[in-house]
Amino acid sequence: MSGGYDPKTIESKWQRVWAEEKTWEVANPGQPGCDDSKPKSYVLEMLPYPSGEPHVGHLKCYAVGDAIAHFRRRQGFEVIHPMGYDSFGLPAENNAIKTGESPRAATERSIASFQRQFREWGISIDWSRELATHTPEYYRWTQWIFLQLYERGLAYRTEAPVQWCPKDATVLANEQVVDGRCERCGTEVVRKNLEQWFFKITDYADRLLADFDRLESWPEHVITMQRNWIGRSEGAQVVFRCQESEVDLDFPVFTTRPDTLFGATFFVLAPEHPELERLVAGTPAEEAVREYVNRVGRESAEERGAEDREKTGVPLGRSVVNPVNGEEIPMFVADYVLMEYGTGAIMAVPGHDSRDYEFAQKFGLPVKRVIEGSDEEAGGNAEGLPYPGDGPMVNSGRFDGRGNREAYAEIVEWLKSEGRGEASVNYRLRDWLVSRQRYWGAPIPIVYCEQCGAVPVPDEQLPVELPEIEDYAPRGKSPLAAAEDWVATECPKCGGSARRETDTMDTFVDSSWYFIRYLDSKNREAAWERSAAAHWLPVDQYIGGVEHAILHLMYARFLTKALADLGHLEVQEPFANLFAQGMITRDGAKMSKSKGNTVSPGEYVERYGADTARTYVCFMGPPERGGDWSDEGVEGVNRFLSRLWRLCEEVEERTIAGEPGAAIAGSARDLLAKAHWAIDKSTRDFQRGFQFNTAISAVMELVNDAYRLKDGLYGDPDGAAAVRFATATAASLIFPFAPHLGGEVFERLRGERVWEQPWPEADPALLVSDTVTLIVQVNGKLRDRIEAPAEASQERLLELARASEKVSAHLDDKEVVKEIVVPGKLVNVVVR
RNA sequence: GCGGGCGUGGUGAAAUUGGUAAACACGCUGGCUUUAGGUGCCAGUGCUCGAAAGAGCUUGGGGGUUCAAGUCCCUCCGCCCGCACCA
Repeated sequence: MSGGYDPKTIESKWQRVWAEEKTWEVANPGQPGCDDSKPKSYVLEMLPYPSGEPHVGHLKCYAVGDAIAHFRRRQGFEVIHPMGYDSFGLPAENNAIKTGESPRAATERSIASFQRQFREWGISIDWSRELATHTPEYYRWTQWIFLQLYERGLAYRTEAPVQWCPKDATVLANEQVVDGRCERCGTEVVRKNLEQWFFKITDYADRLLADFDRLESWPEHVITMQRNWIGRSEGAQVVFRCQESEVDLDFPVFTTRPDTLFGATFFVLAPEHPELERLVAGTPAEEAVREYVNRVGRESAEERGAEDREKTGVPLGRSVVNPVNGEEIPMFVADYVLMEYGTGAIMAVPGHDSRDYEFAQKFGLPVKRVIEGSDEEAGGNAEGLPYPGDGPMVNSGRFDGRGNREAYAEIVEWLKSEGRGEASVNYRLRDWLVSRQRYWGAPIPIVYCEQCGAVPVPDEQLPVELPEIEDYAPRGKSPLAAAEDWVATECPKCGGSARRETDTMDTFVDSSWYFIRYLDSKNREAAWERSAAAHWLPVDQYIGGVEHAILHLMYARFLTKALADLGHLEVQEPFANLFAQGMITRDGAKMSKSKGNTVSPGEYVERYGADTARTYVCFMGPPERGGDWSDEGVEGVNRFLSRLWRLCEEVEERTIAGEPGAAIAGSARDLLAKAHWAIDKSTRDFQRGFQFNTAISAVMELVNDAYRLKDGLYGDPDGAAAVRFATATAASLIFPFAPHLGGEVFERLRGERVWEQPWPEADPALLVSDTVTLIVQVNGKLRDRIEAPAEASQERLLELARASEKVSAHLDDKEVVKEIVVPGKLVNVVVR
C-alpha cells in the first residue's frame, strides 16, 4: 500500500481501537485491572464549560495535557486522565431567555459536540469516569458538600451588598460585571442588600497563604495573584471614641501604621457606615451629610473607583479622641473610605499618607509631621510631606527620637494595656458569595420553615432536583421562585409547611471538587470513597488557562482544605503542580465572534487531521506563552508529519526489521547518534517544564537527517537498520503530540504498539562523539572552527589552534597575554 | 502607585544556564521534478561593505564585571498581565 499521508484513515482506525479496547481506562486500587506495581500520576486539564463547539483554547489545553499524560504513561506511571463538563452556568441560561430553548437541551447538545471532538482529537481520556456537573448524580454531592460546610458553620446566610443589574432585574456574578457594567446589557451595576449564602473562605486566608509552601511547582505569577487577592496586611486595630454629649461611641479603625498615630489630625467614615445616621441626626450637618451619602450611593463602583478622582467629603460636626494623646480631631464622611475594607473608618494621617494629605489640602486641615524624612518625588509640600518612609519619630511624646519601626510594637503593646487597641490582621479577601438568583445551577438544599427557620435538607432526601420550568426570565429573584409546586414543601424537622430556598449555587462550587469525583464517579453511596481519593490525590499535573488563576484555583484550594478538616480527604492542597497555558490569538487579538477572528479546531482537524492541529499548537512556541495562530504554521507542521509518513512508507519497503550492529560506523552511526540525541533532547524538554516546541523541533531535525542520509544507507544492512531505527524513533517521540501517526508508523516498522512501549532511553555511548568542533577565538572573536579529537589534552588543543592559518593571521607579531582553554569546547587566545 | 512577566532576524522562536547568537519552522530567492499550477526534493537566506576570499557590525538604549555577556550587575526606555482611594 502506498499513497500520500491520509490522516482521516489513520486517525479513525486508532480512535476505534482505543475506544474498543478502552486503552486509557485505569482502575482504582482493589478493583480488577488495577496495576499496583506502578506509581500513580494524576494528569488533569481544567474541565470545559460546554457552550457551542470547542475552540482553539480547548485544543491547546487538551493537546498539552495529553502529551503529558502519554509521556508519563510511557515513563512507567499509572496515569489517570479523566474528562467532564462544567455544565451549569449563565451562558446557557441567557441563551434560554433569548431563544426559549431549555438550558439542558443546549448544554447537552454542546456536551455531545465536545465528546465527539475529544474523540476526533484522539485525546487519551478514561471515559469510564466522565461526569457532567448538571446531572443529579453529580449535583447531589455538590449539595451534600454544601450541607457539610453548613453543619460546620462554614456556610452561612446573611444580608450583604451585591451587584445588581436594574435592567435585567437580577443579581450578577462578579465575573458578569465588566468595568462596573452588566456584561449582557451594558447597564451600570448598582449595589443592593440581599440575603445571601456565603462560604467562610476568610477563615482559611492564612492557610491559603501558608500552604503555597506545600505546592511543588506553580507559576510564580499565579501565586502572586492569589497572594494579592487575599491581600493580607498586618497592623493594629485602634479605638477612637466619640464622647460628645448625646453620643458615646467607640470607632475602631484598622491601620498598618500605628507608628503614625500621633499624626492623626482628622477621622473619616465611609458613606455606608452604619453609625453615620446616629451621629448627625438632628444636627446642623444632617442635611449636607444625607445629601452627600445619597449622591455617593447613586454613583457606580466604576465612577467611585476612578483614577485621579478628586477627594470629596462632608464634615460631621463631631469629633473623636485620639487615644495616644487625647487630642480631639474632627470627623468627616468621605467616599475614599470603603465600608468593605477594615472597619469602614480610618484615622487620617495627612503627614504620612498621600490620600489623607490630598483630603487635608482640600479641606484646609492641619498636616502634622511625626516621622523625620522627606519624599522629594511625592510632590507634596515644602517640608517633604506626605512622607511614607521610615525615620526617627517626632511630635510623638515619649516616642520622640525612636526609630518608627522599633517603636511600632511598643505602641501596639501600650494601646493594648490601655484597652484602646491591639495587633490585628486584615484581609482583602471576602467570604465567597455562593448564592445566585438563577435557574441553571445546583439548588441550595435548604428549606425555610415558619417554626424551625432555615433547615438543611437531610442527606437521604438529596438531590434536591432542579425542576423543569418554562419561563427563564429573571424577575428579581430566581426563576425557580415561580415553580410553586416545587417551592412548597414539608419541613424535614417538624413536618409543617415550608418553602425551598430558590437560589442556586455559584457554578464555581461545582468546579471546586470535580477532580475528586472523577476518582469515584459512579459511586451512588458517597461523593467518593476515601481510599480512592487517598490513592490518586493530589493532582500531579494540572493544566489550564491563567484566567482561572484566582477564582477557580483558590476556591478549589479552599474546599480541599475544608473537606480535609471534615475528615473526607487526606490532602491539604489539590494541585501539586500547575501549568498555566498561554492564550492563542489571531491577528494579534483575542479571538471573539464579534471580531470574526475565531479559529475553529474542527475545521483544521477536518482539513489536516487531528495530529497536525495538536502538534501545531504545541509547536507554536513555549506553551505557557500565548501565540498568534498562523495558517502557514499549520501547513508547516502538516508538511513535517507528511514527510515522516513518506519516510515510513519508503523505509517499510526498502528495509527489513532488525537492530543495527554494534560495529556501526560512518553516516549510519551518525544517524543512529542523531536519533539518540533526539531522544535525549526531547526527554529533557518534557522534564524541564514542557518545552514542547523544542521537543518537536528535535524530531524534525531527526527526520531531516534521515532524509539527507537515507539514500546512501539503504544498500548496507547496518545503514538500513539505522534508517529504520531513526524513523521508528521519530514516531515514538512524536507520539505524545501526534498519537495516531506516531502509533501507525511505529507499528508498521516495529510491529508493536508504541503506547505499550516504555519511553526510549538515549544510549550515553552514542551521545558523545569522538571529535568535537573546537571554537578558536582571538580576543574573544571567533576566528576558526577545527575538528579536534574529543579526548585531546589542553596542550594539544592549543597546538591545533595555533596551527590554524585563520588564527595566526590575527596573531601576527602581537604579544600573547593569555590563553584560555575550555576542554572539548574552545580556545581563546588573548593578544595585545 | 504596588506586584509579576517580557524585549533576539521579515515572522513564530532557539541558545546545553557565562563559551559558535539566530537551532527548528514560517516567509522569501534560486534549482530540479512535473504537460502546467500546486505538491515534492535540493540549495541559499541576520545586517553592512565586497565579484569573491574576507572584514566589520548585531540580542530595546547606555554603562560595568569578565579572557569571554542574549545570559551576571547598575541605569534608562518600551510593551504585556494582575491588583488598586485596601488605610
